[in-house]
Order: sequence, then C-alpha cells, then structure tokens
Amino acid sequence: MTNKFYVTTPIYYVNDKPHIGSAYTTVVADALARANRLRGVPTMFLTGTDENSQKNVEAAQKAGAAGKILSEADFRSYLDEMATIWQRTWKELGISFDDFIRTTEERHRKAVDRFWRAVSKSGDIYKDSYESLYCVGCEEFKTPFAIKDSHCPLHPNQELQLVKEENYFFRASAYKDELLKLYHDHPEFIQPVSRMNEVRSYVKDAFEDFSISREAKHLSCGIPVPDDDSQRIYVWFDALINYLSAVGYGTDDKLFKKWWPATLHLVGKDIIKFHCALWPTMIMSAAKSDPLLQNEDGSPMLPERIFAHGFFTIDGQKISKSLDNAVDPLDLAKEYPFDAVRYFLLREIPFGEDGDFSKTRLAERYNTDLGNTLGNLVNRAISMSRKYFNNQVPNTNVQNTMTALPETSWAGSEGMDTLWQSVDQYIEATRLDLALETIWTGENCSLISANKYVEETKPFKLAKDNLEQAGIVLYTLLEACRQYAWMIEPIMPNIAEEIIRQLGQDPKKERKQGIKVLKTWGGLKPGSELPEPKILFPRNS
RNA sequence: CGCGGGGUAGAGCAGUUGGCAGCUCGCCAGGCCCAUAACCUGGAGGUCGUGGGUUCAAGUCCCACCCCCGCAACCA
Repeated sequence: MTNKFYVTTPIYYVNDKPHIGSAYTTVVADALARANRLRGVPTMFLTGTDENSQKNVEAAQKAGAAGKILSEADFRSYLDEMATIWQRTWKELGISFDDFIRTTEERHRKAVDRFWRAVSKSGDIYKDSYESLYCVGCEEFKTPFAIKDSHCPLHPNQELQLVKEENYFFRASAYKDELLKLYHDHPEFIQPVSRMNEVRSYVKDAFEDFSISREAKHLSCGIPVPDDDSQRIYVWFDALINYLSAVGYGTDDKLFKKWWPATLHLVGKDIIKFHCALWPTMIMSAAKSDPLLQNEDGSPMLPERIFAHGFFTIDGQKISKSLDNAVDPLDLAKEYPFDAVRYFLLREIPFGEDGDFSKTRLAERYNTDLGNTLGNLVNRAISMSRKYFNNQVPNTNVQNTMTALPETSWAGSEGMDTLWQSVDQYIEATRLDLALETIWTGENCSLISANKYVEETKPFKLAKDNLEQAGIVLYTLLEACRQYAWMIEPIMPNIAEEIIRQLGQDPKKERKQGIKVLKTWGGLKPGSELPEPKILFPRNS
C-alpha cells in the first residue's frame, strides 16, 4: 500500500438533488477518508458534479419557464445553483471532502485538453463516419451485440435513434490485451469479485473502440474537441478525466505527482464498465505520450482499486420518483442525528451488495445498537463513576485496569488491542459493516462484552464493599469508551467527539496525539473531572 | 440460451479461505437496579429453495433443477 490515500466518488449529474443512493456512496468515501486521516495517512477525498451532460440541459429546460428557450446563461446559472445544492448537502451531512470538482471548471477543461492531445499523439484517436443506434437513456451508442428486439435492454421502451455522423474514435480495442493482463495480474483492481468477473467477460466479448465525440450542432453543452470546434467531447470521456484534473493534471504537476494515482474509485454498480474498462485504457493510451502519467518504469499510472457498491431499494422497492419514494438525506437528518444515519447505512449493508433502506429498520438500529448498547454503556459508566468517585474518573492505577477482574469474561487491554486490529483490518478491506459489527458484538472487548462486564462485576455493589475494585472496573469501562469513540470516529464523527467530551477530554487535543497514542490503554487520566453526561441517543418512540 | 440480485429460526439479515449454524427485533422464563422501561442469563423456534456429486467434513466447492425480485421514464 502507498503512503497516501486518494479516494473518489463518481461525479454526480446535477439533473436532480442528492438522494439516499448518492449519499451512500459519499458517506462510504467519507468514512474511509476519515479513517485514513485519523491514522495519519495523507488523504485526498474528491467528489463533484458532472455538468457536461445533455441530461442536465434537459433538466435545466424543465426547471425553467415552460416554452422558454434555454439560453447559455440560463444553463450556466442552473449548473451553479445545482452545484451549490450538492455541496451544501454534503456539508450538512458532515462530508469532509477535500475538493469538489465541477467539469465546467477551467482546470478541468485544461486537463481534458492535455489528455486528449496525449491520446491523440499516441495515435489512438481517429475520425470515422459512424452510423449507429444511439440510446438516449444510456447516452451511448449500442453495438448490435447490445441490442435486443431492436431496443436497448436497459431502456426497452425508448426508441433507439439512428445517428450518422463523423465522430472521433478512441482506439480502446488496441489495449484489450493489456487490460486483460491488468485484471489477471491485479485481481484486486476491481472489487467485489463478482464485478471483476462481469467486467472481464464484457471486455473479452464486447470491448470495442469508443466514439468519443459528437457533432457540436446536436449538443448544447460539452467541452470542444481540441482544434476542432465542430465536435464536442463525449460526456463520459470528459467525465472520467475529473479524477486527474482535480489533482492538478494539466495545471499543477507537483500537486498531481503528490496524489495520482487514485487509491480507490468508489462507484455504483451501474457504471463499472466505464471505470473498469474504458478508463484504464484511456490512461494506457495517454501515458504513452505523457510522461506525467507514467510510472518510473514507463508503465501507465493506473488507479489502484475500483470498488463497485450495490444499490438500495426503499422498503423493498426500487428508488423511483413516480412512486415518490426517493429519500432525501436532509430530511432524514431532521429526524435523526446524521451520525445515526451514517451508522445505519454503513452497518446495515454488506459493502458491495444491494441493500434495503427502511425507516423502520433505521429506527430499530437507532434504538438498539445506538441507544441501548452504545449510548447506555457510556451513560452508565459515567454516571457510576460520578456517583462513587466524586464526579471523577476513578483515581486508580492504570496498570491494574489492564487485566480483567478474576472470573469475568472481559478480555482486558490485550483484547482491546485485538479489537483494534480487527477494525483496522476491516477498514483496510473496505468492510465498514464488519468493522462495526465487530465493535458491537465481537469476541474481544466489544460493546456487548463491556455491558456484560458490568453485570459480572456489579460495580454498583463493589462501590459499597470494595471501592478499589469498583474503581478498576469503572476506569476500564471509561477507557474502553474512549477507545470505542476513536474506533467509530470515521463513521460517527460527531458522536465520537461528544463521547470524548463527556469523558472530560478535549477531542482536538486527543486527536493531535496520533493514532498510536489513542489506541494505547490508559489515555484517560485517572482522577480527571467527569462532566454530567447527556443522553447520546434520546429514545425515539 | 438477455442482464443482474436473491432463496439460512416468526420478521429482517450475517456467514472471509469448507471444520460443532450466528446477529438484531419479537416471544417465553429468570436475574439485576448503575443506566435511555435501558443491562445480563437461560429457553422455544432452522431438513441453511430442491435433487445429485466431491470430501473425514458443505450454508460454504461442482452439476442440474425450482421459485422470487428488478430491468419505460426519473434513478447511485
């Protein structure tokens, strides 16, 4: 692994505001970014908007007054407005993106220009007259192979359009073998495995050259082809390059060298072909003529990993506007602390699989996992300490708290180390669901174990006849809570900080000490003040 | 021969490299009283879709079959 973490989400079309699906991708990226930052890894987290699409034009048209012709300025202000909405939504949801790229920005245009010229110099762009069936739904030309009953299988009720025009083509097919070799040599390149298989068979059977431009007269947006103003770059060819332009390709070589290649592209399962097949071949080609895209040995600098996550249904049904079941993440944030929604999204769905979103289930998880198990543990530990130890963390010898009291199942500070190891391992594997599961119900020092430890030792009784032991147990619980807070920080940043504050510590100061210190047993100072606890997750009926 | 997902306790779901079938909710019984009617223990409840096969051992691998869900547009 490299010593930096550059993670991306897809750039989103701005034909609508964010819904729970795009929020999911973005929350996953955010949690991974936070986890890496916490671990001291230099992190770049990129998200943004895809603005050069005909779909956006249509949306802008609809948003405007009926019958009014959309002017260039109208479109631009629509894009600005939507981009603002997306950015604001992410901020309200606590998304810690480091950069937000818009494909209408100058820096992107420059990157695309440089990239196109590089591919062209490599001899992989040619002009050809093209007559083919075009699916407006997919925004792509369909090969005969991909057509069923003279319709696109993805959009069977939409007529395919017969388009005949001069276009530029990208010689992707020239890289087919190199691509297959990449899959073979780097099985981790595409995850989960099922997607790798899907992509591989697509490349083997149906991978052809891509048409990468459209005649400008058909489009009211798009980046002009370098040196040919009559053509506009096809939206996908332009969009993928955002991952380069955001880190300085074409504008800032030094910055680019710092961040590229991307560590991880997070994508939805619907766009894997573009990311897993087209994108690497684009780079392979450009790299031949652009040293900036080459590794030291001259090989192309490809992204390290692409992870395709699944889709949500809402109460078992596909997200659809006609059913009006699209869930607005901002609405959810009104009903629950958004940390709770983040927890739900990341805990509920095995990463990479499809999953279901239901408010009932969210309420259940909120009350049980969060309120009963975590919130209650923090609350009872602090309350008892305050009650029996003068509103302080028991002033006990930390050494004595590293092992459990006899005849209990608590695994001690070693168990806590083991828990950290599992958590780190799962985060590394992008399995946040498993990381959370382990923290909650695992063998070693999970939240459940901690609650059990209370039952086994009964500190509320010990306080009466063995105050020293009571102190040991309570210190153990408080210190465990401190560590739990840091374990869940990437997933629930606000709650984590709140727990730290309730333990009488300053989250910012603690964070500065670095992960190694945070993980070390005994970070909580014996005898320090404990403020009155507040309910972390008020029960919701 | 379209594509994809799935069939595991009443409900919702986990089950990495095959090794005594788990989690949450609900239900029953008990304990506890520090805490958010929260916490802990025990119990009932599963022929892991069906039929074959490989293996000392299969929910997990192989083969066949059955059933369910999504695939106009909006849409990750």
